[in-house]
Amino acid sequence: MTIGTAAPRRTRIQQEKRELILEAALEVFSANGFRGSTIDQIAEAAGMSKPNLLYYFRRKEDIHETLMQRLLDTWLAPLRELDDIGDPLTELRSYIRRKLEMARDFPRESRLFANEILQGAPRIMPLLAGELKTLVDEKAAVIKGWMRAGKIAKTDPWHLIFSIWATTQHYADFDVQVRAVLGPNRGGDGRFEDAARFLEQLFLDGLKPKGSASSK
Amino acid sequence: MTIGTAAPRRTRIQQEKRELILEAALEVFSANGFRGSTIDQIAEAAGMSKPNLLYYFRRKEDIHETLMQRLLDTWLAPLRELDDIGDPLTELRSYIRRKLEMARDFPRESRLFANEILQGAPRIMPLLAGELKTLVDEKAAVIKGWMRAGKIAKTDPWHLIFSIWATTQHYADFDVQVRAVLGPNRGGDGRFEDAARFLEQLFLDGLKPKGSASSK
DNA sequence: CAAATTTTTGACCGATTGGACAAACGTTAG
DNA sequence: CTAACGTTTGTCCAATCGGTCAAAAATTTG
Repeated sequence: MTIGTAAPRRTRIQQEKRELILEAALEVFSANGFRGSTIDQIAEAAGMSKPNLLYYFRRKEDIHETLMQRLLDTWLAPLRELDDIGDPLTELRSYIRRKLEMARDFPRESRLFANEILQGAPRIMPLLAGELKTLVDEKAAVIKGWMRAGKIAKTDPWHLIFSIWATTQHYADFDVQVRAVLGPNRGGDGRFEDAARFLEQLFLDGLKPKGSASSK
Repeated sequence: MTIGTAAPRRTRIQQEKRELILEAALEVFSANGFRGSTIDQIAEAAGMSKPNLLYYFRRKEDIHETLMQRLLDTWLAPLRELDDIGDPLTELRSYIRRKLEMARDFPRESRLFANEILQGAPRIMPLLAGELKTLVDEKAAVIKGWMRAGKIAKTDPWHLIFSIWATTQHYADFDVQVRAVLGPNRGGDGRFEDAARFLEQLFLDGLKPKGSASSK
């Protein structure tokens, strides 16, 4: 992809230790934010001393940057899979489901991004205006095609994507609030199934009563 | 309300300076989070020296705590206004509109809360499980009544509220991302009107095409 | 005016931070 | 064994942090 960034040669130990550090850093950064996290915390979570950690990543920012670059790919994978083949409504429904599953299975990754964006995305702004915008514009065009073909209701594709991001990631980023409000009973493990059912209904039929609801 | 917390007597200057500090702190905290903000930053934003600021608020946490208590009332005002009188669909639509207006007009307040929740809400957890849960449960009961009466579609009221929070606050909390993706043209001042139109359609009719769409 | 009180500030402190560095340790190859 | 190389750590440092304190400055009170 990027030219000029020669991939450095690494020993087997370096590979493993770097992975260990990144895993620990994900845990710490996602819980405390970048400035709220210390190298010592990450080192302890990785089971090594601070100077040893700094032997593998020379600066705190390097860890964060590496994490972000890797995560962006994982995070956008569901959107990349949104394809023009297949039934549009089914395609959107499975996109929503997959995003919700990611919020459930990778909440740390979600919070890491949320933290970064919340504080103005100082470290990944170029990625947002570049890679991300390109991808979204591309998928928005696909969705627009579906609308023109009368397969789904006509509306703003960009804001549609935003609303899917917002509603699904909410269950990762605002997890403590969701659980506090739902209480011990409804806030247990079943909350993601409840959310999935609700979101499917919301995005397909909205809130209007009866009318000519569920087809097929 | 709370007994035992005697309201301290304050001079006119103390009132004004405390307001000045809280305004500055809102700016700084919302942009950098609690741990990412320094007393010096807040003091400079308030136009005073650090010791002078600490004369009005003895600890950094006191500023944050005072901010949070005040903001929670403002922030939940739209939900409090959700009433059983009037047409349910109209009531919900105006709630969504008001929440979106708050995201537009008070983005710093939104980000302040988002920052706090993201990091596990260590300082306001009691408020979430107490005051907030009570309010949401109460309004969920109102919405449930509408569903039983066939006024709106049957679905989960709690997750409905979550989805309204998520979609509207997204435009404050993830503002930089929204603007980066929409670009200079669509990301300008008109983005909130676009969002309002989209959200109204989403929550009322969903994405299913044609069918028996907009009534009235 | 002068005394009392409130407000403001410069200087300072201990703790924590990100990071540097040389020495020690471990491993492998000859 | 020993030289070379990769890995690990104890120690240290300058910068920054939240917060203290005494004294100066401003304001209010009599």
